[in-house]
Amino acid sequence: MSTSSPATIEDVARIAQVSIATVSRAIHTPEKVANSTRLKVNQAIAITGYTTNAMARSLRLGRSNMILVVAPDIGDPNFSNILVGLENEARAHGYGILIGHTQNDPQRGLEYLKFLNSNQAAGLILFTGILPFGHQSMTARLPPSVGVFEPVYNGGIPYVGVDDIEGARKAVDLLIAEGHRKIAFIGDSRTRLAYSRRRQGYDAGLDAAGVPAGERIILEGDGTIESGRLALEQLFMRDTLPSAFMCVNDQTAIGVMIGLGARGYDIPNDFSVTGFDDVPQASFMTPSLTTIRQPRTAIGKSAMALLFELLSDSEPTDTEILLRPDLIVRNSVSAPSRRFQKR
Amino acid sequence: MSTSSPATIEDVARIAQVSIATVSRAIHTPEKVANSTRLKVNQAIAITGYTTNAMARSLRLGRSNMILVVAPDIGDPNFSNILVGLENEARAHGYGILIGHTQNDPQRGLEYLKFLNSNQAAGLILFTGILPFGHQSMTARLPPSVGVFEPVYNGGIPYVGVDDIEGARKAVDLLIAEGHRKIAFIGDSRTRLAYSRRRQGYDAGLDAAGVPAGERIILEGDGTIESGRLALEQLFMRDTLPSAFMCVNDQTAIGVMIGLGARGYDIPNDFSVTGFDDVPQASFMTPSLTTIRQPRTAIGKSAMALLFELLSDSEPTDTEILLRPDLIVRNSVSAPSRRFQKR
DNA sequence: TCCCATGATGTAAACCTTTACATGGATCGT
DNA sequence: ACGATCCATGTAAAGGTTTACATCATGGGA
Repeated sequence: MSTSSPATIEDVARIAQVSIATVSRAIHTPEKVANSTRLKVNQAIAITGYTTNAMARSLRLGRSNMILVVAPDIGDPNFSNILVGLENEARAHGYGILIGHTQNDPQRGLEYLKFLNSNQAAGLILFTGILPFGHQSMTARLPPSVGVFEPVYNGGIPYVGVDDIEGARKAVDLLIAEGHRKIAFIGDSRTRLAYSRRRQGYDAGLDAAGVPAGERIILEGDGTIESGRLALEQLFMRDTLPSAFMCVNDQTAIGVMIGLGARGYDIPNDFSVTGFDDVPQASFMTPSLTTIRQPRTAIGKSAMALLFELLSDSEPTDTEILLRPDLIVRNSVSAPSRRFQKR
Repeated sequence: MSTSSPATIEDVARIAQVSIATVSRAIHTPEKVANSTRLKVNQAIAITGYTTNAMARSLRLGRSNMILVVAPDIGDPNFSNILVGLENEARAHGYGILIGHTQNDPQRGLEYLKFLNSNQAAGLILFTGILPFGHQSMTARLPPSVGVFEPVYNGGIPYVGVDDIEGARKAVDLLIAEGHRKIAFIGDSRTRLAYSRRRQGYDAGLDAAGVPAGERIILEGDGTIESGRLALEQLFMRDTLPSAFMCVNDQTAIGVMIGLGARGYDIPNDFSVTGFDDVPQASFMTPSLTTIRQPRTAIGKSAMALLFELLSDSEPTDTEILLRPDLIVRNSVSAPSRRFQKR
């Protein structure tokens, strides 16, 4: 029971008085073994406390039971909950997950590519829009892979995320419904493909509301708090201010809120603000931030499930799975201030 | 280069015109192989793009190059940054990290115990005060293990964290310096050992300031936002209110702040509040929360470094490594209100 | 000049599993 | 009653690596 080294299949075979082949079959293909034998084997397993040595198994099978999850930044507040979904689903399939952290350093990415090349992982989950393997990204032969949270540029890799267009549409529709027409979009068309889609949702909403393109205010940021504040400063230097700020993500929105607060404005009475993502901070801002929630755990679960579909070789059903985003109404949105209403 | 299956050590040997043993030596013990040979081998490696198959290596060596990190809740805001430190340090040693998520479910813990028993992980990092392996925890033979973030009850497992006593002392000293004497401690003596230590720091600080034990106000919570609010309500039902709330962690402090806000009080003018941990929300509260920072990335790095010391069999130098906590002064603390000063 | 120590390399076993193939007994149909 | 078929099980090879041991050449000391 508590011997010095873990029991092997041979120990089980000896006790059950069968061959190791039979033990292996009793475990993995029980229907191929007689009932009485299976019973003996199971008892022997219980006695020895046998667990199959995953390394030997992987070596023999030529594939491991690990899924590599690569993210540029593990510390990203969006990451941890997706990880929960990924882990749960993986474990349900008997797989473990391995964490890779590239910090956008191609050198580090390359090390994970080696990992993959030596068959250490059966599949790959990518938390980044660009393959993180530097110049080898083009030629790299990858195991079955799924992008999560944002589409992967390099093509051919299925993706699970939120419907960004619909989410943005929900935000803009709320603002329209409150009576806003001059809605600034503080976006980021460069770093993430998902962000361009949010812009599309914004445009679609204003199209539907009949706000001509000429009246739209578009600013470029890079999705950080600082860039939100900067974009705000730019706006104040122009003559036309919007009544509402629709931000490409919560970080940007937080920057805008900080900037407005510093200038002495009141949210939502002077200006309305919306974000996107529903990061944990969003509910702790003053006022709390109205935003679009990413169903993070569900995204992770769904992405991992898709990966297992790919692994089992059944044709992938969908190349893109978009989950429904939820509008989370809090306190950063109200009707436009009088200044705008009398216009 | 881009052949159908990954190159093996045999491919390298053939090209370098040496035996596979020599290749293995050239890689792992280069000093045992002639310079000229080493050169040939390295060239062959470059040509084939060989990466050593970690599964075969692990099988042969009887130990893997993976470290299992088990946490009850991966989503914990404290977790992700520690993970960054853990991952960086592990990778520097050529190890990968594997994530285990127990959700306090012994059944799940048991599955990870199997993992360990089948030698799938060379070491274990525990993010929880109790071994998560259910009733088998007592007898489980574990690989070298290190507790992180909070001490592991079951003993014998070294621990890396912050100096909770010193951290709490810094918070209480700040409050004393501001002129507070009636300082309530909202604690949690049950769920985490670390929390009891914070209580010790509180007592030590008040001892030093000459505040008699009889004047101290101690409440029990469980470290959640809700429990902070509840504790506050209890206090308001008594006749003596403190001038400051020292909370065992940020979550509790946030609960207290919300409760005080709901009752119409102003922080810090009416009451001062301190937290512990410096979770991301702390800086976004209104007012921002004065707290004690856990150097999370450093803790992770240090814990993993200690684990490698254990792995390399050199006697563990320290059974407990305590990092220095930093006082982060923000806006939730000021001198006591006049009500208390005129006492 | 011969022997031995030394250093470099090769041979082969071992790590633990899975599975193609072989074996042997039982069952069934004729 | 005999051959064919099927089912349960065993035998052995293979997967890629590391390393103890064997081998062989080289050079130095006597």
